[in-house]
Order: sequence, then C-alpha cells, then structure tokens
Amino acid sequence: MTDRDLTQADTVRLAIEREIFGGQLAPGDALEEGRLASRFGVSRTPVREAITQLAQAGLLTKRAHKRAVVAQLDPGTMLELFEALAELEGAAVFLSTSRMSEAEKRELKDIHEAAAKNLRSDGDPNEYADLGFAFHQRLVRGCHNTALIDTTEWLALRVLPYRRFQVVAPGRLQRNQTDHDAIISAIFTGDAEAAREEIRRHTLEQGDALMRFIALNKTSHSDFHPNGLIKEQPL
Amino acid sequence: MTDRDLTQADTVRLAIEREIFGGQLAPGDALEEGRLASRFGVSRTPVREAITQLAQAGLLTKRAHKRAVVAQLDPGTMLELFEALAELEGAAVFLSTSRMSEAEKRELKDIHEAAAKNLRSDGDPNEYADLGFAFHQRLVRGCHNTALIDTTEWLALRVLPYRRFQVVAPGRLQRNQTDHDAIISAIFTGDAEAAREEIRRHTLEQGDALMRFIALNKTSHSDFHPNGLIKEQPL
DNA sequence: TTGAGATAAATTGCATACACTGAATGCATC
DNA sequence: GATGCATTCAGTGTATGCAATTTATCTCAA
Repeated sequence: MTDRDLTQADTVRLAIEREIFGGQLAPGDALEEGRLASRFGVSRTPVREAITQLAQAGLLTKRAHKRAVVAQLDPGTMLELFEALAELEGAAVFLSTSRMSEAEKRELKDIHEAAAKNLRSDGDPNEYADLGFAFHQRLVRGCHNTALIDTTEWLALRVLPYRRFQVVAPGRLQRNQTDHDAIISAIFTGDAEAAREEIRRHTLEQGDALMRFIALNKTSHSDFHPNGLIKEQPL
Repeated sequence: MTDRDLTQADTVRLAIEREIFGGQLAPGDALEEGRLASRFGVSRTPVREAITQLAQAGLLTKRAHKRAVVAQLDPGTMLELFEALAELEGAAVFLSTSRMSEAEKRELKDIHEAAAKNLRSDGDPNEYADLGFAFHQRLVRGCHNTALIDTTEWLALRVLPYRRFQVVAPGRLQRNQTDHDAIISAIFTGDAEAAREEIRRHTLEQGDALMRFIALNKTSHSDFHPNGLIKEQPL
C-alpha cells in the first residue's frame, strides 16, 4: 500500500536522481533509454517519462532525437546559478529572521554547534558537509513560504551534482563556520537585513570556491567544457 | 527544417500552454489524454509527455491514475506565490539597478511613459495590462542573470492563469502607475535597496488585489475551493 | 594517414494494444 | 431509505512494434 501511488516512472525517476546526486552519474554522462529500461526491468515507456521529468527539472538536458545527458554547467551558468541561489537564500533568510519559531532557532543553533564540535575534533568531513546542508535547509525553511522554499531548493538541486567535487581546502571549513556564526547571530539579534547580506555573501563565496576547484581539476574530467565531448554512460 | 527540433509532444505542450494562458482552459479543468490525442490528431504518447512536462512545470497537477488538472491555487498558496514572486523580483531589480545598460533603462522608461499616456487618455485597459507586463519583464531581465530571470518568470507563469480575473478596480491603475514611478526613479537614482523595496511592496499589493477580487467572485467560479468540484473539460 | 561520403547499426519518437486502477452503477441486505 | 458489496466502465500506466533519425562503421580517394 506504500507504493500504491508510486508509478514505475516515479521509481525510475527517483533511482536516476539518486545516481546523479550520488555521483554514479556525472555531469556529461549520456543516458540511453533502452539500457535503463532493461536495467530497471521495465519497458522504455516509464523510463522516457522519468527522463522527461528530470529534463524539465533541469537535471538532464534533452534535445529531440538525441540522448538525454546529465546537465553540464559551464562556468558562466554556474556563476549565475550561485548568484541566483544567493539572492533566493537571502530573500528566504530575510523572512526567516522574523518567522522562525523559538524551536526552529534552537534546532538551527544545535546543528551549528554540532558542526563546530565536528570541526574542533577534526571529525568526518562528510558529516560536516551534511551538517552544513542541514543548516542551509533549516535556514531557508524557516521562512515558512512553501513556494519560496521549493524554488530555492530546486535551484540548489541543480548544483548538487557538482558537490562531489567538494573541496576540503585548507581553512575553507573554518571560514564556512565563521560565516555561519555571523548568520546565526544576525538571526538571533533579529537583524533581517544583516542576515540577508551574510548569507548572500556566504553562498556567493561557496560558489566561487567550488568553481575554482572544478576549473583547476577540469583536465581530469571531461566536464566543464561548453562544447566538450560527452562521456559515454557505462550502464 | 524549422520544426525539425519540435517533436509532437512539444507542439501539444505549447498548444495546451496557450489554452491555459488564454483562458480556454481554466484552473480546475480536467484534461483527458484520449480526447486531447484525437483533438490534436496524435496518439496518447506525445500527449502524455506534454502533460508530464506541464505538471512538472506546475501548470498542471497530476496524481497517479487520475486525470491531470489545470493547477488550482487556494488562497494560501496564492499568497505564498506572490510573496515569493515579490522577493524574487526584488532580488532581480536589486541587481538590475546597477546592471541595466542605458539603452535598457531608456526602453524601460519608454514603456512606462507609454503606459502613462494610455492612462491619461483613458486607453484600452488591455493595452495597459500588456505594458505593465512588459515593464515587469524588462525590469527583471535587466539583472542579466538567466537563472534568476528564468526562475522569476517561471513563478510568474504560475499565477498567469488567474490574470483573466484581472480587475480594473477604481484607482487601481493609477496606483499601479505611481508605484512604477517610484521604481523608475529609484533605478535612475541608482538606489538598489529602494528599488528592491518598491517592487517588493508593489508586487505584494498586486497579489492582494488579485486575491481579493477572486475571493469576491468565487461563487461564480468553481475555482478557489481547496476540495472543490472539478469542472468537466468540454473538449 | 586523413577526410568525405555512403552504408549499416543503434536509438529515439510515435502508434497501438493491453493491463490495471479508481469511480460509478446496480443489486441485495438490513 | 440507507448501507455494503459485486460488477461495469472510463481512463491511466506500461509493453511492444515500427518508422524516422542519429551515430557508428566502412570505403575510397587525396
């Protein structure tokens, strides 16, 4: 009864999504309907439907009669994406400042402190990344506006496939934590405008750091070349 | 060679879109794949694909094994949508203030003055509405950030099906024009923060006005009832 | 060897057929 | 009459086949 509402197309879509976010499918990889169909043990029809949805969501790019490809962001687009994301998060946090409940603020602070502890004790960087993700999420969701939340998270999703390049650059984590500090204090002070500015700058810097890292490593990946070759999809 | 890239699914999608924006398909109307297929002279497959895309875009709502329905916004959702839209337009205009070229500013002013003239001479309200739409569009596009522009216009699209309810309430147009005045002058002064605030308030008020109007007229439409009856689709 | 053009193979877009789900209808029972 | 249940039917979800198009392979001349 649990998956009574889950059509096979949905199942396939979720599976592909997971593989994109998990890194098994990298930007630039091509998807082929037939192979996916046999891999998931369904016909091409639900696979096509899943691909259509993912393409509409921006995770895949698709042109008529050509294979769907995991969306590949050239540096310019990525810059724009992060700028837009910074603005949206800024807008959300601006509202969150006056709208978060005490419980929500408490939870935000808990996450922030857990991250600080992880940092002090040289804990698992992956755990730190997860905490950072949770931090941003709570921050945005605090605005209590579903439309704004969905839009923001939808944008964030589009850069998520590149997160596997996430750097543990020296000092980067510490800087991240300091930024979060500033955001937290702006929120607890109730200074919405300051909170907006802090997260705006913070997200922009995150984007810059990610872009710089990808640019440095671009030779080892066929990614990030506007008209670059398309890597073949192993499965 | 012109429609080499336009699959039949695309054609159908565009046709349905037009009918939604044109008002032939009202919020709450149900779409049936078979009928649409025979109407457009294609099979159900491309129709399904079109529906999938429109559902993903938020223009249709679709649940497993049930007919797709032109998205219906309850008052709460609509309020959120306008609030989010206000924030996004605010963010875009904030950037536009420093990024619009002289030519773009000039064009914006031209549109604004054409609207003023229309208002003074008691011109066609539809033309005034179109000018208002163009005004907002130029304003947003001035930020030169495709991601932000697309996101903003995507949100705006979701309330567009309700624009046919557009009011010509007494004094409303004049008020609208005054708001635009303030935005224009903030932009020409270069005061980004003021521009943001002006359009934020302006869009919020627009939403309020539209909501109030729809609420008043809701008895004559089956719309706007969260669990309301679904009007049957004539075609 | 390289490149252009022709040919073959692979893959997509669409049509059709069928299976399955959810709602409507009719009938028996209380 | 109202309620519970089986049956019917409209409509969606999926599988499969075929034609159109793209992509890979082959051929041959410069």
